[in-house]
Amino acid sequence: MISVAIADDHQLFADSLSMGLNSVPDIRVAATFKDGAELLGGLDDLEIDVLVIDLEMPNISGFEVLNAGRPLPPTLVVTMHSTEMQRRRALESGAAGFLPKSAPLNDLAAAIRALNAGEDLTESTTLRDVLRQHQEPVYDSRVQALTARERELLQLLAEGVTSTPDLADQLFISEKTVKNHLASIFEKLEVADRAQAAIEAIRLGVASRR
Amino acid sequence: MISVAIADDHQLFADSLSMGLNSVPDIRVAATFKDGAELLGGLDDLEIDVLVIDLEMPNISGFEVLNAGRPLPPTLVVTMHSTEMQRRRALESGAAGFLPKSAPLNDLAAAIRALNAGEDLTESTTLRDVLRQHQEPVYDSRVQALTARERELLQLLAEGVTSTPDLADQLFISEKTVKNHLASIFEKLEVADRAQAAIEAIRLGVASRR
DNA sequence: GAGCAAATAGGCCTCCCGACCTATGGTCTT
DNA sequence: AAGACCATAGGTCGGGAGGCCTATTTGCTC
Repeated sequence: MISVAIADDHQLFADSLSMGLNSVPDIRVAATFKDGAELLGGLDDLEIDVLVIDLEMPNISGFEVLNAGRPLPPTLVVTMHSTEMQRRRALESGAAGFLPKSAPLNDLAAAIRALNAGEDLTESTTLRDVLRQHQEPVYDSRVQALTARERELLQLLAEGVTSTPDLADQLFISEKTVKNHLASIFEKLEVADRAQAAIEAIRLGVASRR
Repeated sequence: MISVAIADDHQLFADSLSMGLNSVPDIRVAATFKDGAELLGGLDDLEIDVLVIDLEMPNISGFEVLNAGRPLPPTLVVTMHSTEMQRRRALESGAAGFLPKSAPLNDLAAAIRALNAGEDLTESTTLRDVLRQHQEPVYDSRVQALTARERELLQLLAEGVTSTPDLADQLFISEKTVKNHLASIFEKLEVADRAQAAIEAIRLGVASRR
């Protein structure tokens, strides 16, 4: 789970981005700040893996945060006015990456994963490649333990197919096999019954996202 | 359920806002567009209750959308550069409301609810009052039918307390009463068992949002 | 080709879940 | 005072859920 902090003076953007990123299985937004001052004040109390900041902010701007001489987590600059000059200035100030607000959410998630993994996003030539390599969410270890078939079953379960006969029908297997898979899922997810399994599946992002 | 469409050229914002609003129980984002042309092209195929648009967009701007002479759903203008002049121009062009991007997400949700209810958001003097009146999400009718006690139980259920004895313990009632409440919940939510009830509770936003 | 994990299937058994009904005290509204 | 709704509690009962074991086939890895 990657812990992220966001600083942006447009609260609608910060709130939404927080919600958006929280709906990504392996990313959690720990805090949002509405200017650089708040950010520098509140950062010490949190364990932040990756920082996402806007450049244009009142009080203390993104540039000033980067140049404050403080040790910061890998910092991704996300900005509206995406010019080459701003990009260069941000990277020179110590930003680990630079994305325009016109980028899709998936790219932001990928960039956060890349920074968390210690990758370098300052080279615009390799940016697209690096992002592509981090498209896939890194699931919780308990989810990783699940087999493909178990995941299929769990997905159906989380969609509301809860009875053994129905699951058997939709997976074209016997009820016995359904129960076997379920037992295995319960053990791996450390839950007691199918209701808890469904809840965990949703929480961990195994269920399909529409 | 209020159906919303978003138009904003900053995809990160549009994607995030979409996620953010979808996590509000009574609002669903049906589509996002990245400029006015896309919006005008795709709007006819959808039943949109409220439109959320940015003013600054390539191709066809927010102003041009409003002035296109088309019948539009109640339209909320959300903008970065919130000046009085822009506000006046937007409202004169037919916008039903105007919010800066520095507003919190709750206010946007409230504004959408207000517009959907036919309220007028053009008067800045009464804006705050109207928003306050629409703070609370309008739950699905099935959720409205639930009693307070049933909701308590459902909340516990959605948090993973699935066994009858555990539920009885935490609610300080007998197992019999738990089963009675559950039966009533099943009927009102039109589900068959506690797994489906938990899933619906999460989907409908009954479970606490942390 | 030996070994291992996964997907499939079955048996058996206990206990809990969900369905259906009755009942009582409390709090409203009419 | 009557009626309606809610929270509470109990009984019964059949079927399904979950625990525990065994077993076969397939496919991958060493």
